[in-house]
Amino acid sequence: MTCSGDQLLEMLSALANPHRLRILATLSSMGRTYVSQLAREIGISRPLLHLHLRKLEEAGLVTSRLEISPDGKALNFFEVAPFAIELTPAAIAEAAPSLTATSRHSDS
Amino acid sequence: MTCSGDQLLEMLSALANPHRLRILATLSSMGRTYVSQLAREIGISRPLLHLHLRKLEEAGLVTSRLEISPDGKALNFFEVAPFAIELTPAAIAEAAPSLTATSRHSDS
DNA sequence: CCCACCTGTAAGTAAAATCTTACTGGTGGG
DNA sequence: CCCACCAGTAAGATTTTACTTACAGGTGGG
Repeated sequence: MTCSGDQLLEMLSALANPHRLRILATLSSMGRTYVSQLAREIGISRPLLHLHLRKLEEAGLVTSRLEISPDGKALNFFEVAPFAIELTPAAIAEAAPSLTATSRHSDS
Repeated sequence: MTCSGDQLLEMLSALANPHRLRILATLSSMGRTYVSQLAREIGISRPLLHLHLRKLEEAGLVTSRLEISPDGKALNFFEVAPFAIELTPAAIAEAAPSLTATSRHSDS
């Protein structure tokens, strides 16, 4: 799996957080779940979980789908995306050149 | 390569930064170099590079060795460690349970 | 109508990461 | 002695990230 430097960086940033690692681990073990249930399972507040899920989804590591349960409740189900990132010096050397500047002062 | 959740998190945190990715890429391409030379190559200040190198070394992604050049200067050479991290949902599910709390209020 | 679920988001604060500037100290050579 | 290299570190400003609290709105059912 070869991806752009920026995309790699976005995934790494999404993964570099204990809560988000736990979220992925839980989703990987339990399979699909909806937000409130996942918040209870992990033991963090819903707004906080929502924040982390958004970051994970933007990085393409999880996917969501809104579904209507039999009793009419709108549930937002999340599941892990089947990613596989190989992190080696060579892979990083290949991806790094395509990193955009992203500096806020100057890049002369 | 199986490692503890905390160790994985430390590596991911070290990798989740454009400068540090570039540092690893440069070291991987050029081979061993000393700090000042690397700073010139990448185009960042020495103190800043020193900061990033410290983080990379703490995570075990680079190694350093102080050497004396023929003309008597003390040069601190860095090189990439031969790491290989496989990032998949399953690998994360395996590592996550060994994450330490790291919460500052309560985890009841 | 109110309660129990579900969803999302905005505002404000607390904490951590990042970066610059400035300082300290070593060596060799003009 | 001063200049050109090399090294490291510490203080302070800025930016990002993380988190809490509070709000707004949907459904079904007692």
